Amino acid sequence: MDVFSGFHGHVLAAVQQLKHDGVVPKDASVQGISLGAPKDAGHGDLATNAAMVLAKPAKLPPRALAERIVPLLSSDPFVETVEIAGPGFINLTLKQSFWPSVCRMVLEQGDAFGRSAIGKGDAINVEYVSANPTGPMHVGHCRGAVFGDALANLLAFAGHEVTREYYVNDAGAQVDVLARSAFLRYREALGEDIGEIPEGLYPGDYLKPVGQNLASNHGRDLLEMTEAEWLPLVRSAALKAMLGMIENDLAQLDIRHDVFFSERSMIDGEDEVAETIADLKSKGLVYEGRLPPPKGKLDEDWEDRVQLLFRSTEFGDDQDRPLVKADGTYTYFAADIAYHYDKFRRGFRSMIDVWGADHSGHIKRMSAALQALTDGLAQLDVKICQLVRLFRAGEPVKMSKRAGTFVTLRDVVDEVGAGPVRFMMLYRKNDAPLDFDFAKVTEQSRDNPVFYVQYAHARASSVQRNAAEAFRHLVLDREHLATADLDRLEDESELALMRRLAQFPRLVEAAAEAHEPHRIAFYLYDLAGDFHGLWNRGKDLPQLRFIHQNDLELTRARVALVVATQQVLASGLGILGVRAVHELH
RNA sequence: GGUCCCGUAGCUCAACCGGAUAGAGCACCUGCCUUCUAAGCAGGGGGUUGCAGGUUCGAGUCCUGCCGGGAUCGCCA
Repeated sequence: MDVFSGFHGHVLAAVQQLKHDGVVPKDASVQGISLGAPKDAGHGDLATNAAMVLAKPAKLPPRALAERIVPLLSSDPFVETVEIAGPGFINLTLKQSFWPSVCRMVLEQGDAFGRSAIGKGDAINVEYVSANPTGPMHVGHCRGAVFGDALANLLAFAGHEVTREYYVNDAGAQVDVLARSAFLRYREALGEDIGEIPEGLYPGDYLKPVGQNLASNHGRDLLEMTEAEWLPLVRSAALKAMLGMIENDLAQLDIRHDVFFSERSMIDGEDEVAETIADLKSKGLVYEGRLPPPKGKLDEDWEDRVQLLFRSTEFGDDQDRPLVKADGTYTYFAADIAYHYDKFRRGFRSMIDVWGADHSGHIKRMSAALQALTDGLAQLDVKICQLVRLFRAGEPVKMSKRAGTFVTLRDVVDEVGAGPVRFMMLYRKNDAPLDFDFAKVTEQSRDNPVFYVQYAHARASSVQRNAAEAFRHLVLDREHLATADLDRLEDESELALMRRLAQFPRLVEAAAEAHEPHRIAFYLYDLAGDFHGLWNRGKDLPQLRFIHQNDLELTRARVALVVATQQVLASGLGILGVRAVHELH
């Protein structure tokens, strides 16, 4: 619930009145009319562009039209002044008494403050991580994992019914490689000297326990079988172990999925992929044809052949895309189409995929295929997370899978903690590259936003502890503090803080609609800044301190503001999936 | 060569479906510790938003073309 929605309603009502009076044509669109806090506080508390948007249809200069709107807005009991400024903005300055009412609203609503109904309970599917189940999560998976999880939180906070999903690529060639690698460890567990792991197999030690399990469950039986016989057994055991490991890794970051969707499940039994391709074929979007060789890089293995192609060029792709590989199995793309179609048939009209930058080329064709299959009923938004570059005290961290020097997700979490990792991953737009410096993330200064925001939350706890000590009978419950005389909060720093709190609900909605959780992180940083600023003004001006030994009512009002601020900090951190702390060390 | 992403202060980055004088942090300069946590606060300098056009009341944001960086282009997923 946006605390300003009432004012927005008044603006629209004023426009309606002008339509009724014949000043504005009845069919003029009110779509572009916005009402929000201007960047510059000097322009008042709220500004609307209504006069500029309607100037053209009304055939009046913006400022002249504004003259007609102003008197209609002045009647609001919370509006102090209405002014016309610049090219035709209408600026509202609210009565000072409005802001304490926002603070009271935060206290009364608690963690419901800022929640929104814009999602209308619509089912939305967020697919993220979906790393190949062939080993532990490495640091490269971190960003997408955190981003997807925070986005899911944000959408839930904004009133969507969110399903968190992981697509398990358990049908491709790489899981057969996994099985062969595990089989080698099985032989090792039986006492055989396997020597160096051959090129092309997974060398990691994490497969040793899988081999040991196979040995204790099957003894030497698997050795008697042909590869065609043991491979499905070993593959399924290895997959189960890998997925367990991945779930554990994700749990380190407080990430849990609702659904693990198996690619293989689509082709076991009924072939869902074939059905999907048939559907596309019936729409005339699949044909047998040839592709030109890839440009830019020389490929020795290239051979021209006829293959089954999806007509993605009809949707703006630069090339049609193959659905079946040379060996007759489906391409990743074909399976992915079927998978998204499956989501649609499970009732999702809104889907979000979180992909790494290396998948960006697939967006257009995937959207195209889904659009074709669902006749445009399903919406897919693909969020691309750019690369994370690791640094240690300014020096890039070099990683090599082969040399075993790649940094796992667990390494990072162990070193800096889940909260800081999550916050830093979100303190950047998803489509911009991100530098992650271990030294900076663990540093405790304003330069480190994680610390800065956590510090504000901890400080709020500290103030409450001190207040409780100063006043034995002070009740710190939110409900009780909401009854404090909040009109005594009248210093400019206090008003600034309350204005910031008032922005939260609107910010949540904007971030949710844009699918941009990073906005929450930046907001929290600003909010923390306002709070630290107020706290420190108490150093120069003792009358601004939160606790006044001889004035219980003033203390209650100030502490109420502290608690309200802490509530919003906690809500925002909750969306980011970062645990709020009450003390820093 | 095609497609996608990025280009904003010396550095790292923001900027709410196009809004007013483009904002933070770091670094630099000036103040503030017998004080509710100075791990902080207040203030100052610093900009042709890569370049050139276009759309309109209004463009960092949308469109076109260039320049620069990254990703990607059947038999990995």
